[in-house]
Amino acid sequence: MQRIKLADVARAAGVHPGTASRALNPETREQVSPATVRRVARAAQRLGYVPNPVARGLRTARSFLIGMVVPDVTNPLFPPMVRGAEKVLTQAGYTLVLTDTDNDAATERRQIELLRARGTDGFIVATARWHDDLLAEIAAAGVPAVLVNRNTASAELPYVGGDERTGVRLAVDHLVALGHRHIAHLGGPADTSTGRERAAAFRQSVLQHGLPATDLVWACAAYTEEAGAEAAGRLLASARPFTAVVAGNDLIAFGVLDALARAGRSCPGEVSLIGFNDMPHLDKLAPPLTSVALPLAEMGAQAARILLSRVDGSAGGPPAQSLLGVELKVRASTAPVT
Amino acid sequence: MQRIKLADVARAAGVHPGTASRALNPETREQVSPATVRRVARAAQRLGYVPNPVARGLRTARSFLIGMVVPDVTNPLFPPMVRGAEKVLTQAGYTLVLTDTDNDAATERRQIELLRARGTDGFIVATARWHDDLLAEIAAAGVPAVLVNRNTASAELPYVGGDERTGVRLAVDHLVALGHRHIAHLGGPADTSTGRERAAAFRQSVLQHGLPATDLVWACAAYTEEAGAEAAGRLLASARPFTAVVAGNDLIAFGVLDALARAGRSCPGEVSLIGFNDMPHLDKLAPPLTSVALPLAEMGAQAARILLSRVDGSAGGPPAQSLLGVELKVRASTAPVT
DNA sequence: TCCCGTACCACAATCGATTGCGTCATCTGA
DNA sequence: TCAGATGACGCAATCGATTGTGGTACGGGA
Repeated sequence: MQRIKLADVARAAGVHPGTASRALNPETREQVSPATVRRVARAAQRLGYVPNPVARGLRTARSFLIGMVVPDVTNPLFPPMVRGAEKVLTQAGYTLVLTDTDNDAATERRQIELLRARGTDGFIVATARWHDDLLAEIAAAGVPAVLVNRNTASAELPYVGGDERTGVRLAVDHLVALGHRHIAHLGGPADTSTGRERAAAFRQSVLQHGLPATDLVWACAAYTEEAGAEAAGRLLASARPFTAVVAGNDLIAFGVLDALARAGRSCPGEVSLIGFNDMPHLDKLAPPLTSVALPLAEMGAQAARILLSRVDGSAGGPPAQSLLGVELKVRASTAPVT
Repeated sequence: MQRIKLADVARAAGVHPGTASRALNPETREQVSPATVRRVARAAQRLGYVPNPVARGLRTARSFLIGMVVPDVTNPLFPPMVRGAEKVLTQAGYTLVLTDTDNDAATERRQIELLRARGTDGFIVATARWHDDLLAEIAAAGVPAVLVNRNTASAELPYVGGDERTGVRLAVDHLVALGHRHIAHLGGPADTSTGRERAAAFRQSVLQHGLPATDLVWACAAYTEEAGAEAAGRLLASARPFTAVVAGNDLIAFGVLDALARAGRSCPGEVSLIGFNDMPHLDKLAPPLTSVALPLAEMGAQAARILLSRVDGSAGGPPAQSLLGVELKVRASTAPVT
């Protein structure tokens, strides 16, 4: 069972392979007479010709592959984004290549080099750090790329994320409405845009409500349960009074729950808690966690759309920043201050 | 910033490209003098040479792409397997292409056809149904493929999974040790090997303990919370007495929790519950869910290793079935019968 | 000294499709 | 009737790496 190649089709149609190539390619079809086009098309049909993307890619330097770079697929934040992106990409005839950097810069660089060597047409990157050399290089090299979820300081690349500031404001407003006046923020690492953005938004929201100035903003070392527990432990040890915590994300919130339990403080009885990202199944927790929901799938899809418009050259110009709407899911981890 | 090609390395080392190719390839290195190998290797290193897999693939008729097919990336069961597989594959110079079938047979077929046209060297498939035409075709066509997590009836392809039977036995043993004698099983769909296997193992375990014959085995329509709730609702409505449930997986267990709560039955007070897969963060639930843990990452890695050994032809022979060890994570959703 | 085997490497074909360029035939208009 | 324009297609180079074949230099044995 031999694979049919273009030369076979050409021979069957009685034309030169070059002509057959033009006849089969919609872009160049006009250079061939309609009659010949028909003959070639029919021969291709009859022989069951399937073009070889490898050979085509070698010549055209395009692979129809899009790389998506995430720090850790097992973090429930990313799979919905992957799905959203994949849907758009396959629709457009592209194939998504997922790569997991394990939160490691060296791995990330290696993986991206590998994919570039393979001729990947563009990247969707969810691993951006606030100062990111690798991404600066990519931007400088003119490789089509779109950031999702996390941005960089330089804003050289298009970015798709959630409206972090509004999310934080919704959280703070909700807590204030419940009577809280001593609200802490255990945010994400300062080398991520989300960590910085949410912390800044938190400070601003708190000030707007005229609450006591904020010596209650701490950055966790990572977006993990452990880092959250550690930071919450330090907050508790500091003996500063607080009745509510806005966590940098849900995993950090998990850590806060642990630390509160260990310290014998009840949630939401003594401390209200709000997470970020609205991971699945938060409603099953004890207590069900109030959280800010981001439109993850839509973020992935939007990033893919923007990337494609850059890949096929139809969109140039300065990189756009697009912020999608968020929503506060109120559950039982927040309660009126007693 | 032009890409370095083999010819550049050859020129820098003062040899012919063909020689450079042989020097860089471990298979053919012996045909080149050690001194030359060193010169070429050093030049390649210095110039930062990265071979072009597309060109190589054109000549060798290999793409170095491996497709991994999962029903739904957002199901926490799959990301760890993806990670495990990816690690092994990139190590071996392959690139993983992830594709999400959305639990839809038509989508699955389309995606796989697409990847085959692209020259994908093999597949890791986690979507197998018990009777699966598509996989039968693949096996017949001789496309290298490995099943993971779910098997087919025909067993034509290598399979890597958890030791389901032992997992179920551990669960039942645990419940029996707590004094339960009326144990129900709300299993997965019968068109999946996991659903069938776990149900069969459940029946066997129950019989071995001499418990009353089991009219308490029900198959849910899907591995979802909704299907679990629905099945649990029917079980409750049937008024059959039971004090414990072994769920087909954790999502089904979630549904059971919902149904119990709606029916005013407490867990673990009145009904003990055990899940399957040990999703992350089950310890944060109310109540923390006892569950059977599968070595997901290792399953993915093992599947990748088996696939690679088939792709490079070093392993032929009949398809092997490999069952990895499982573990029962005991938490608070199981309690002595009162 | 001559011959032959061996080791090492260069040359060029090859994988399959794309594409710039050249050629031929046909058509148009003067 | 002929120059020039136009359309349709063939030719061959090209993408970058791999690999079968052939050639050269060196060594050892007679």
